[in-house]
Amino acid sequence: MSEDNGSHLRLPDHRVGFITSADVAERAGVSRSAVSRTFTPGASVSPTVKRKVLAAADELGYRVNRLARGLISARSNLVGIVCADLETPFTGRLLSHITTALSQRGMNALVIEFSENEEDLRDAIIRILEYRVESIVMLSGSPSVSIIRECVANGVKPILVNGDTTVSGAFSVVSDDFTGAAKAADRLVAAGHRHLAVVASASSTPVQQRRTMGFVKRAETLGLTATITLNGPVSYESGVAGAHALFGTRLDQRPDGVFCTSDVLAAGFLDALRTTYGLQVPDDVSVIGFDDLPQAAWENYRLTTLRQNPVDMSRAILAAIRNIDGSADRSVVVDVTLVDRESVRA
Amino acid sequence: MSEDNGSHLRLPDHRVGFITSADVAERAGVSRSAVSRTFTPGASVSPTVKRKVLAAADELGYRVNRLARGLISARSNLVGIVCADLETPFTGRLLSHITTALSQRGMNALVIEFSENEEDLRDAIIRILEYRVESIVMLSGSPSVSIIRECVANGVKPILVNGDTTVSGAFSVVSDDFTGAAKAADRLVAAGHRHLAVVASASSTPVQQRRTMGFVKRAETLGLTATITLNGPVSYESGVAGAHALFGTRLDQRPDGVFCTSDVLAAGFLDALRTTYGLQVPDDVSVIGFDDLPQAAWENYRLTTLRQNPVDMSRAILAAIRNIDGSADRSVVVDVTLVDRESVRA
DNA sequence: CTGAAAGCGCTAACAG
DNA sequence: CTGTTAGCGCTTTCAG
Repeated sequence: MSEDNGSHLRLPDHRVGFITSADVAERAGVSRSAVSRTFTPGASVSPTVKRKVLAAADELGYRVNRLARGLISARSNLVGIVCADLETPFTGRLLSHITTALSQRGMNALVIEFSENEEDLRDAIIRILEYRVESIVMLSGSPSVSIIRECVANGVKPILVNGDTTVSGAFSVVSDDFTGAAKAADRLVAAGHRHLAVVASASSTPVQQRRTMGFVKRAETLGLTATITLNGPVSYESGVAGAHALFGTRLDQRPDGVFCTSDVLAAGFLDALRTTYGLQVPDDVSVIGFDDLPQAAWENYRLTTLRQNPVDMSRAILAAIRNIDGSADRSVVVDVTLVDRESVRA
Repeated sequence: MSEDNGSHLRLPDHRVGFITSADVAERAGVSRSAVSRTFTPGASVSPTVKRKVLAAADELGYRVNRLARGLISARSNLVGIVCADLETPFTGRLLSHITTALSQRGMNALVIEFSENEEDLRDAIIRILEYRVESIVMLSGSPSVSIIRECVANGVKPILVNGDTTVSGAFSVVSDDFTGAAKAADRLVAAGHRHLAVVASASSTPVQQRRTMGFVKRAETLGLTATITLNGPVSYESGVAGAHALFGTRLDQRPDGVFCTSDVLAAGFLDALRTTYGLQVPDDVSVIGFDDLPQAAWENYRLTTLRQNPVDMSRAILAAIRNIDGSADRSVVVDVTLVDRESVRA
């Protein structure tokens, strides 16, 4: 509140920088321990001392140094988050939810991005480890076993988000891609479609695989076969490519019910269908996406899609962080819900 | 490389956790200083000692504790990044570039999100300050003078990105919104449009204001008047609302050249134009957006827009971070380029 | 409830 | 080039 009006009561010698607990202690006429206790939730300090300390701290503009606190308590209150593709819509959203949730619990996110190759991931992890993070959340990439071991050796059990669920030594939080994709198949079949196809990315990430297989398997149990087309990264352009792959050739083999493993793919796919092939959605072809990105709700797409639930996911991630000492592997599968819009025939 | 095969040479008593430099020193048969020097770039160690230390460190899985290092050197190598809207496409992209650039310089990003109110921002800043960050980058929100003073008092000069350029006490990195918007006006007028309008968000952020005014002023100097419509937050829906505001009423007052202060706005605007009013772009109306989000390039929009350059921006931000001791305020304005697609009449 | 003292893991200043 | 000696700012026994 009060202005720091130059009356610095002896700043430590030549230093200009931060105010320390010693400064506050001196000003308040108490010991450093008293200051420490005042700022340690649940410590026992008399109201009188507390008040004096708080006043002095306020006047001086004192701020606990978390680095020092972390040094002694071995709790940095830092959580490392590594991801390869911050720009990816869903990753951004998830990160947003996680940082907010972390904040509410007094923790902070140390975010590192890496460029999707093993060596880079390793560097990122190591740097994060140097800050003695409480845990590491991997929002993308499939860390090798050696990297996971490295984390564990350093006392932090990694949390894999939408990663490979079969890896052991790590917590795992995933959306229920498999069931979600199956729902897509059901929906398409219920709408009367028999010529099924899936447009997926060629980057065979665990997510892509689960979604693709979830759809195909379900189609199989319904006695149907689904054509699969794999194109580039998860991008709009790959969706366009998927349309060409499926509709560019023999007219008699065209599918009428298509599942795209991501909304971005679906957007490209849909646009190409209209622009290049003059096809209407859902009149000529029904399309279902995955993720429920903001764009799925846009007028131009009105895409029926499977919604990943970032709120539940971040909740699960935070639960994993708190529970980090639980020695057993733990795997949380978060439900995915079908949101009906207008890209599937009624 | 080597497996940690249980031959721990005396781990500090009862502790199970991290390996310390003392452990390494003992194992390598040297002093702790030697270990420290080995891991300090540019320190003088003999190759022999270095090799021994490295070997021991590797066997033990030693990792420098940055918390402790930061404590003494007063350099945490941490940069705080606060933002309100990680989900916003451009913010995500910018964050991505910044974290990557930071990484390359051995620094790390402490990311905090806040919910756009003053009190929240303040809390975020304070938490970040507790980690003794080297500087604070504000990707959104317009911090009050008191908050900036708070930062400065704690020895970190904040870097405002796309914020209010008139605020003093902070570095400023902004896209050249004003000139960009003027370019939009020029482009529209060159295409023969005389009935100009701008669709902006009602959230009167500095960015929105600069873009709106840049367009209006330029129109004025060209002897034209531009209608302004302000609608909600920067969102797709607000773009739709903008279309209704402009085209829902008197037919004789409809603009034929519209500038949307963001691509998201433009997307909604454009879709509504087609869907609700049966208008063609650019045949009936020309539209220009801002930001050059990925969606602007999508088939369905092919939006002519002003590109914000995240690479140059992050470069400027990093320069500001390094130069943090330069006492004078500094303001960097990053160029914005018009990218021509097909939403403006030829 | 409070202060004194010890020490978290590291680096830096100082002799050798 | 190397080891010894002091702390960085904080928390935490341990006495009182």
